[in-house]
Amino acid sequence: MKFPLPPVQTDAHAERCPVRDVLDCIGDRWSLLTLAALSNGTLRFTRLKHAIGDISARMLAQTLRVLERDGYVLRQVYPTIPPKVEYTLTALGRSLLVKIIPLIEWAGKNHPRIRKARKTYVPPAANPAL
Amino acid sequence: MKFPLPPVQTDAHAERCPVRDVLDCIGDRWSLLTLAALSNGTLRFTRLKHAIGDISARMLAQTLRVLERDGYVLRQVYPTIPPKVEYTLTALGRSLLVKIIPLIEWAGKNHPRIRKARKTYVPPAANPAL
DNA sequence: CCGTATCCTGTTCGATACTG
DNA sequence: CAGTATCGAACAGGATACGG
Repeated sequence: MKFPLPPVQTDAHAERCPVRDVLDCIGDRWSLLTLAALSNGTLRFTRLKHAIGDISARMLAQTLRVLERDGYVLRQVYPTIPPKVEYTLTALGRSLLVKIIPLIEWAGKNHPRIRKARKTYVPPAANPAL
Repeated sequence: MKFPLPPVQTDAHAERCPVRDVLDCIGDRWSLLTLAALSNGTLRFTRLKHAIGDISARMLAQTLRVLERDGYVLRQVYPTIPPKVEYTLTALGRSLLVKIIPLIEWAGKNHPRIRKARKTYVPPAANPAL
């Protein structure tokens, strides 16, 4: 692997702030989307890639390694030709997803509000008060 | 600002995938932690910085601009000397936080499991099956 | 099919110094 | 106090080519 898995925090630091330790790993660009794509069941690599849409093979592989390492995803290899690799959420992964789904639903519902806020936003630099 | 706000997706793209549009903005390294730090009420810049702990002033300012732009956080300036700036969650920000708190609690509870998974993980490259 | 190796570009972000 | 400007290192991540 020339994309070494992202370094994990030291034990001491992670112990003091578990949230940070977890969010550092799954709070990146692809992890949540990958977990969500696996929510409907087992998927093979290419299917998973298409389900996410615009992820590159490189990033998908890397993301899956981390999710696998942390115990969210199970990787099952069938040494056939051509090879077949299946990815499935573990119990841990599903329990995490349960907490994430409300967030995704919230995003869908409140998106218009956010778009509107963006349109009316004036950056502080343009504000004569400061 | 020499750290221009992260570009927002085109209208067409954001329309098709609101989740991505939202997660691209709040799924970064600091946004969730910043929102969480504001959950107990209004905070001034320096207090907020200390509450988060290891964020730099640069990143805190940048993160707050995005949160402000998207309508999660209200920025209130008191043109006194020395200046005083207060940050408060908006109703939108609080409603988002409600969805995030379970995630944070989950992280705290399941952290040991994750740590354990990491210790026993063997990367695929070392696996002779592939 | 399921990746990895290499290359390369843009972005991120901390450190430092500075200002009203 | 509440930031901004600038620099530079590290990282993210796409494109491409290739391999079992």
